[in-house]
Amino acid sequence: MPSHKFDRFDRKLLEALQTDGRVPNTDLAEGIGLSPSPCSRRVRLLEESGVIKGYSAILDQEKVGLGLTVFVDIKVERHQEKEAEAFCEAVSVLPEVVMAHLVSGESDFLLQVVVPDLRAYKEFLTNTLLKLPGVRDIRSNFAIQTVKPQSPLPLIHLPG
Amino acid sequence: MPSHKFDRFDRKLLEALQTDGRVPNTDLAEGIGLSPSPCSRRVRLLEESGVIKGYSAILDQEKVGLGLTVFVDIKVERHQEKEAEAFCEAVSVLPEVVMAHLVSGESDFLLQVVVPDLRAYKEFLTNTLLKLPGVRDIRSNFAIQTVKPQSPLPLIHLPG
DNA sequence: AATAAAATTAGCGAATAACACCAATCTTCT
DNA sequence: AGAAGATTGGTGTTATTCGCTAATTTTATT
Repeated sequence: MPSHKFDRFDRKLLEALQTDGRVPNTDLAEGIGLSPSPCSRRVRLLEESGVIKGYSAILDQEKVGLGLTVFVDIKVERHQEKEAEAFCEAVSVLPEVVMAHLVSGESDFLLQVVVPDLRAYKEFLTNTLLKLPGVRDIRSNFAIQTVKPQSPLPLIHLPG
Repeated sequence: MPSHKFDRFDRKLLEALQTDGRVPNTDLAEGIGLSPSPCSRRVRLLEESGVIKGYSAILDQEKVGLGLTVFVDIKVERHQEKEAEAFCEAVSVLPEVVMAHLVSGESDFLLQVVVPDLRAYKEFLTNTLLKLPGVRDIRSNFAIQTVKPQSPLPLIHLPG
């Protein structure tokens, strides 16, 4: 299923870049046991093929004033193609929604919502979420404690 | 609650670095309307104060062969301090668990698990999750479609 | 209370150092 | 023999540091 053949260098490289997306190419090369030129070529190829989608700064949620994370279960009206798509589109655009999936199980959609506090969530829920097209039921599960923050993907099955 | 006073420069800066964590300082500076030196100083301060926790490459989950995302609801035995901590510790260490929260609502914990396929999940569930200390009940919700991938934090309430 | 001096803060611009990138050639491993 | 890495050298870009200046706040003194 991987649309790319990876070897041990790619694997090490991707792991290193997930851990520190800003590591200089020279350091990265040394870290994975390669000289700078082929290392930088590999990175470029991985970027061009879309394996590396981009780079991002990881922020401390608390310290930027976003103290509340809510996992929102949403049930929608029996999905008609169009309605479902409209719902997805509407959800994708909301900045407070930092992740959204169509899921199996009790609910239809699972959203991860990040806001400053409970007051802000109340407002977001009533003014935005409840007004989304086709919503039938919403259940809010509040994050009480972060056991493990968003972490690198497990590249365990790759070679190397 | 923000442990830092942000102005409009910081806000623009954090937004830019969330969107492209590898943008050169000169470009970043121009983008936020500042000259390179104060821009790089601000970035450094934000890093040192922990507001910026780090940088990471964003990978294409499919293309690295991780086609399956599962949201796992876990109920545990009536938490004793020790047991709860043991559970959290055990969960944090698992590479397949890319996010974990203690939550309100039906279940106690919500885990985001990433694996290559259903076969791998079955193995992970039976060999690892079900053997975690104090687990009472596990419900697996499979991601059928990614509506919105993990996205930048909404810095809407910051000044500027 | 008002003014002046001092300290703090933050931005700018120039110089130096680090790094990335590219091309060409040589080497190694299969 | 071919594919991929190492090495070298040159070039342009980028980062970092320094001293300087402007604006604001604080403190001291009259």
